[in-house]
Amino acid sequence: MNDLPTRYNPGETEDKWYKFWEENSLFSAKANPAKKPFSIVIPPPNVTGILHMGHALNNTIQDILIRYHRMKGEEALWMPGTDHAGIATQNVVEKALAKEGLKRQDLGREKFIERVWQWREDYGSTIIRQLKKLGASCDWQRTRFTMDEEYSRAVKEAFVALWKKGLIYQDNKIINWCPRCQTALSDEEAPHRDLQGNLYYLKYPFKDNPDEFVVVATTRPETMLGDTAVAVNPKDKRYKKFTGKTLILPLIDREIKIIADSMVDKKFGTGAVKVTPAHDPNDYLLGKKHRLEFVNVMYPDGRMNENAGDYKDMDRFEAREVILEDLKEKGLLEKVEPHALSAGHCYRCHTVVEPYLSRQWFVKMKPLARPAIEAVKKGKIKFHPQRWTKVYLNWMENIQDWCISRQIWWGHRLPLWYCLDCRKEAFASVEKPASCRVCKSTNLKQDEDVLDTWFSSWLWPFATFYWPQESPDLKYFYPTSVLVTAPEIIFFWVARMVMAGLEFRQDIPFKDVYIHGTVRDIEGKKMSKSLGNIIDPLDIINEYGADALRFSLISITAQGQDVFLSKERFEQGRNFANKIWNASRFILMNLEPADIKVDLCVFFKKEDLDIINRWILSRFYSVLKEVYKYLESYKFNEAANTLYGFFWHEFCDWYLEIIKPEIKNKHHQVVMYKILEKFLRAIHPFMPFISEEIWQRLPHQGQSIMVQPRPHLQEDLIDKKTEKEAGHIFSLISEIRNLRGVIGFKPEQKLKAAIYPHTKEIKKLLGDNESLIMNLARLESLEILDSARRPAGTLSAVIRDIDLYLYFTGILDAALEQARIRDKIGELTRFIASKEAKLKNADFIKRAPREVVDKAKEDREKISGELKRLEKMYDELLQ
RNA sequence: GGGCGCAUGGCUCAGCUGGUUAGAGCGCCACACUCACAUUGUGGAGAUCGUAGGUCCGAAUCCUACUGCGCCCACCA
Repeated sequence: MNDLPTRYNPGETEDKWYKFWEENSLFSAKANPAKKPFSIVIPPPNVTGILHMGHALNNTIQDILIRYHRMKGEEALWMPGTDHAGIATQNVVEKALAKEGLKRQDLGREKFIERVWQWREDYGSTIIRQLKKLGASCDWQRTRFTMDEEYSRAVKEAFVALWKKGLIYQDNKIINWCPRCQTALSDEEAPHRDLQGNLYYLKYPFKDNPDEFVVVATTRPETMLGDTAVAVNPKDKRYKKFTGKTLILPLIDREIKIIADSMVDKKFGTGAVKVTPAHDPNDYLLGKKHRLEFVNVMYPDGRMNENAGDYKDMDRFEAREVILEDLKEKGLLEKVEPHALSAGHCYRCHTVVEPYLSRQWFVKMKPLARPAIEAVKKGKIKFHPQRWTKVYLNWMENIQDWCISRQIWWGHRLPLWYCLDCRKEAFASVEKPASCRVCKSTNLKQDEDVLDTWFSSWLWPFATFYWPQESPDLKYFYPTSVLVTAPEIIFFWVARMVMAGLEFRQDIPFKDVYIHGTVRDIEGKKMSKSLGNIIDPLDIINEYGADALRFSLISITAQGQDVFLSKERFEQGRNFANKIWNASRFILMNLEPADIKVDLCVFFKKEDLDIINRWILSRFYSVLKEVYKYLESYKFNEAANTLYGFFWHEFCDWYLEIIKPEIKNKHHQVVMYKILEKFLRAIHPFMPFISEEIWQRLPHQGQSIMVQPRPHLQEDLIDKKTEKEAGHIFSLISEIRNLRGVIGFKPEQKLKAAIYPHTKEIKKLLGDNESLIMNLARLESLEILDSARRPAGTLSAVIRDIDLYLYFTGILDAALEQARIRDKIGELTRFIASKEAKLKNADFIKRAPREVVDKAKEDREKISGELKRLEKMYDELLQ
């Protein structure tokens, strides 16, 4: 036992135990009707992903839940996998190609896809390896990938099912277009970010009077090349007379009409707005309504096209500058004002997206949203914290149709087929059809586009169980128990999974949704590579250990609040692991294995134990009760901190210190062993590695701590009276230590003390525990007085029902001692006064609950007693 | 424009359905390495709980307004 180093070394133990768990298939779960299922599907990280703090937090929470429920005796399945992440992965591979001087077009679609698979082969399991470092107890044999063959099948089935219901349609409308990724995006994929831009006032001359102008204001002057009207509000007196007149669009010399529409805000800009139906969602609506021409002036890559006249081939932002120059030269730029605006940005490459007129495929969402709203409103699905319910419902109730086609190569191709002979409409089919349904031609072609990645992710909770097959696992583990994720993907994923589950499985995908906070740096900024404020979880694991990382993260993650991190925060977890290590080391060094009956659950009659053993058992089970309560209500930080406080400050600081001199006592032996062993099981979900390492060194039964039952809650051992009595003893010891400091006594100098207990019970309690007190307070002698009189040459204090005197052997600074007691008197006086004031208030007596009034009275009596004794001490001091 | 979150000791935060002598970790001060741990121990200092009102016998805790910070949503050209 002495071979244990004085410092816990996580590096050595973590890999060893992870391998052990994996090799013994301890993570695997099977449909088992005898047990209650508990299942979580992992939010599949991108195959391109590398573990960041957000993952670390997200997966630690899931692992705690899984390990806890596994120990609770449920069949706990954590379903792992990765997401093919269409755009993100394609970008990564394209970047790699670029280093070879190649574009994806150089390879062609097939070869490019091969390259992506190759890339995935080489790097795709990075994040899985990292999750293992973290201790994640996923059932890895089940690992799924959203591009697996069976999974692709599920995606196609889902698509065809929606198609058959008429929920999928094609339309030519304004969508979010990323000119860099060159694909359409859904609204969710193009979040708005604030920009500081300008409002440019452009002068458009009248056709019949080129010296007169209508001035329009715009933030995107380059789109003027696509203007096909100018709109004003019909109630706007300034423009009434111009409605119907023709203007000449500068630079392009197109004739455009002034139209009237109530959509126009009279107060904004000049009240006249340029209308670009192909480049702005509002203008698109106006264009439809007023039958305007749709002029697209950009290529898909964001350069200006042949409709842009002389500006052809210029990048959109370059064209903006040149156009402004040209207008200025012609005297058609009236003014420029700074203007804050917001614009959509591609969530993958952060390029400003272009509202772009294009033909895309959409899913009608209203019919899918209806049951998804119901399920949450009826409480079948609950959000934790609750406030996210509103966010979810608000989005669902205002849902827009979902643009699902992407113009990239990596992903699930739309299972849509076109006949190249008769050229009738597309039709959907899971397999390639043998022939055209209309003309029987076999000359068929599949749609070139791929589906939005989220169109496959939304099937995750059941497609991972091989849906549409009705597998036994699907029946057993679906609906899953809880989904753990971050707020930013409620819309992307959570909401859509609910819709998919209800649509395709007629059942909710999960019962609880736990939304945790965002991990930020110490200044509150989101961690990101570009800001350079990343704390790499793997660095922390290497330096402090996975348990330290996990514990530190959890202990500061209050329900759903954002987490502010600096590297120092992880010292807490490291120190705690070290504390557990050393306490265990101490116990192992002193344990008499002969005294330990591992299988004995009830090991003593409570009445046979002394107060200290009864106390620590009571505390342990009180704490355990709370911890279970917190875990069941997703208060992981509370659970972790409760265990921390108990182990460090009660078990180590008090219990182990107290039993140290008599450590070979059989009761102590058994109690300290039992508590350590049970504590390890309780902390295991939080700190899986160190708990296993120590547990294996302790006398134990079973293969691994991770498959042991959680400690049984022995409520009969919770004993508040004992806790209170022990509290008296500890307060007395603390006060003696305090006074020792006051008189500047060195710890090695032994003190003489005298006490006068005011009740028989206390007298007995103190008498019974004399040696304990003398030991911890480092006393030479402890005299129990039979009258409440200050012995000569002493300092004094009142601790509840005890008067305490410390013999002082130097020159006592009387003034100091008087001041100390006077301060204390002041404190008690204020306390009594506040209770007094309450009790004098007739309304308080009348309206407050009985217990509260009684408590106030009791407190007043108790503290008044203490005050009187203190005052007497003070008087005696003066004599 | 709408919605949400947060303001508690020097720092980072707990404090659940209102009744606590307002807690923790880090930091700080003093003392202590013969005794499992200096990634330690003991003791201590330090908070009128953002501001102003209100409800209530009673508010850090509920309500309203305001201020500051952060986030989300939105077709403000």
